[in-house]
Amino acid sequence: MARTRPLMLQIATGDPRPIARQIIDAVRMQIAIGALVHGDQLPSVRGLAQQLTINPNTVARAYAELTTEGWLEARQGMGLYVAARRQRLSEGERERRLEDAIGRFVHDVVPLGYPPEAVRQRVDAAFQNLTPRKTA
Amino acid sequence: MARTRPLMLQIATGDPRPIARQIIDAVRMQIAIGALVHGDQLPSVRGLAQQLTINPNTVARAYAELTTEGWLEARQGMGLYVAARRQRLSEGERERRLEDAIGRFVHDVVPLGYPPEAVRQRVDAAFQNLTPRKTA
Amino acid sequence: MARTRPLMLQIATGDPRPIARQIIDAVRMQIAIGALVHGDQLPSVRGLAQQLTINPNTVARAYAELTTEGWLEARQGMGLYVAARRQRLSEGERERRLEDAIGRFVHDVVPLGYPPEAVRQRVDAAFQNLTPRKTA
Amino acid sequence: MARTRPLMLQIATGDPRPIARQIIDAVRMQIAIGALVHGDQLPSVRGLAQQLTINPNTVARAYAELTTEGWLEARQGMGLYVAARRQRLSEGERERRLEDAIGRFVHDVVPLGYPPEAVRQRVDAAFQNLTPRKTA
DNA sequence: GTGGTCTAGACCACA
DNA sequence: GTGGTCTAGACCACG
Repeated sequence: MARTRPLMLQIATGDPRPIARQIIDAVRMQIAIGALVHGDQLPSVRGLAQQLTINPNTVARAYAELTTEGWLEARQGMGLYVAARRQRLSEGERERRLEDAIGRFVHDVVPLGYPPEAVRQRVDAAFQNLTPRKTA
Repeated sequence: MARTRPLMLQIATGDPRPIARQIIDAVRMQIAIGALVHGDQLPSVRGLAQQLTINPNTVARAYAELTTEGWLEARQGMGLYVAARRQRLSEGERERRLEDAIGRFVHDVVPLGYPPEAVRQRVDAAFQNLTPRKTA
Repeated sequence: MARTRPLMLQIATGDPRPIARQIIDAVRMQIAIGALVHGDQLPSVRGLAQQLTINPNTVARAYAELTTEGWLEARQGMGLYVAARRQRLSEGERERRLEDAIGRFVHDVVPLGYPPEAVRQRVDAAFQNLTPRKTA
Repeated sequence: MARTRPLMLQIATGDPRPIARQIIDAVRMQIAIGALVHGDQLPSVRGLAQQLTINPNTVARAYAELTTEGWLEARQGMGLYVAARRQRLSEGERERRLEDAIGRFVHDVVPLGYPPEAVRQRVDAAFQNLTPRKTA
């Protein structure tokens, strides 16, 4: 079940998000959709940095945030591993974040003038695309 | 149809977005949902700045961006008015922004662990809530 | 209610905790006991760094973690402020952390051979010392 | 009274503490609560390492620290044994460690927002649970 | 002035 | 080899 994988992720230079944020989002997403599961080992800080040709510090910062958020856990001298799945946020906080995300989305999309139905279909498609496996 | 309105918008101190961005978003949204229509006059830079107790520079920058984007138009010496509805973005740009928004939304929402169906319902509700007039 | 304060905190060189962690703990504690409340402004990154004669990056990292954890919020170009109090962690996570802390404490203290009653008194005293105000 | 025991301890992969530290803590705790008493023999370095599937060096380091701290004593060619109970730390050192532990505990617990009374009860319960024999 | 991010290079503890 | 931390110095966006 636990394994080591190359963690396919790519950093887009055109992406306005900071590099560390892109890494965080990518890892979080991989875990959320079940592509990374409890016990999987992540690429080493130095390894991933070299692969992405970025500074190791940047990777370390991303990993640190993922660790404090509880997605990853460090085993001394042995690397970083995906932590056990658990509900970390309170129901209120979770709800608040969903509200935020929806608000931001509506903000971004409404001025584009697409009919709501079209938007809905696109969102549905996006969700289905990223769950080849069961979200577990 | 054309009128002057106080432009109800409020700046949230807790909001992480820059103030100028908040103004831009708010105005764009008001126009998108039909709360502001072609010919409506906007509050003056100084007036809005005073009302929100922020720097006039910030308001000016927001108005400038809205003008370049084609949402507003200046009538020399008479202030700023909502511009005529027209295709403000190229089809490619519009499509790209929709893609971006959906990508960001999925990124934000998936790690929260809500079932996709629940998310869809919430999005639908959000869209319906803000369209007293037809969004089209 | 909201105010700016010098934020009295001192970094102990003998302390085994990393400097950034000491800052995080101190701020979190100040907020927890009500010495810092919603809306209070924190010392600037550069200011605090100079006051403590440490690198601004270190302060920035501490502040960044406090922000992602939801204790602080940034207002663009205006500094960092204490965020509104809210329950961020799920009940399960909160309970888990309490368990952890107690386990660690017992681990540390039992081998010292103090009678439990003495330990209890010292803990009580420690709690009372840091709540001159109501914990709200 | 003296006997050889398998020393039931388990290394938790998720535990952020270094493995050696986990061993040290566990042994110290076993002695503190009287599960290991003066004269008991400890598992051999190689034996424990094999049982836990960890590096023998790690076990050796843990045993070395326990020996310097006075918890264990080596009998040449016969292995390691629990040392006689005696005051292993100076009074000042003992007091300092208690202070540290309490400080760390308060730091960890206060931001969780539990009422002090609840914390006290939980601490009391934790102490009682691990003292089948008198701790004194 | 404010915070946010990244690079570069160093040192530490751990296995 | 692994991650963790700090310093130093640079550039950006924002107000």
